[in-house]
Amino acid sequence: GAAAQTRPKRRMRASSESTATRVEKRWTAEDGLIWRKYGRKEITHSKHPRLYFRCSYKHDIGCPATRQVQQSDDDLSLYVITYFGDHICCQGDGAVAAAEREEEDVKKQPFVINFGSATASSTSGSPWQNSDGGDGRSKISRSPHAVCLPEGRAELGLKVTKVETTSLDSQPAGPAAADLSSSPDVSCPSPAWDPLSCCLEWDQFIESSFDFVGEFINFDGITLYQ
DNA sequence: GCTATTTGACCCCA
DNA sequence: TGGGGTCAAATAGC
Repeated sequence: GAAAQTRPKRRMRASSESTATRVEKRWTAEDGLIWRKYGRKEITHSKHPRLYFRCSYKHDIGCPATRQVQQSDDDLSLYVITYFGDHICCQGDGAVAAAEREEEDVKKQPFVINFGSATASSTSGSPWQNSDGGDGRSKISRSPHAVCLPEGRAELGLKVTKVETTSLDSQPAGPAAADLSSSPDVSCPSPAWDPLSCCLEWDQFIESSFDFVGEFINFDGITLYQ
């Protein structure tokens, strides 16, 4: 309609990124990060639609991270998740930038998940420590917190069957692939974990997450983001 | 009333 | 030209 007249001529495409991280998970698409669903697409030659998520902080700090979730045709309990971009909202500088941009007291800085560095935004003590404020976010009132994980330990209550770091330029995901089928099978911790919806009640997440401290799947040797 | 989700349309790229 | 990725209005839920 008329809205088309105001749309920009160009759009960013995640596929233009040089690398992507492919993860196959069972049962749920949840990974502890705060994603916002922005699209759904029926894919040719696929029985199931592909869902598109972007970081909930995209509009706050311009975090470019996106992911695609698609249910496997062969194994209905398997979800293929491909991550694009890097979470600047979770990195040290990104967290600082976020705090600055929001002009919030640094003490109210939200807990953010760290997908690639242990130097993230935890302001004190344990990376699991929650901030008391809780209302530090204005736009994401229902999801005021994420969690900060140690490097390479980003899976929560999931059985991860495979993680691949893929260079879209040339490599179809070969040497970097790692079979993690021997990882602990910590199945869906609660009904709050809903496949594809990527919605998680924070209270239940707290309970579940702390149950798994020390039980996270070890991704040592796997580079989730290059 | 605010925020997230849904879904059709638009646009880019092979 | 068609498939796939993203936008944004409409809608639903809290």
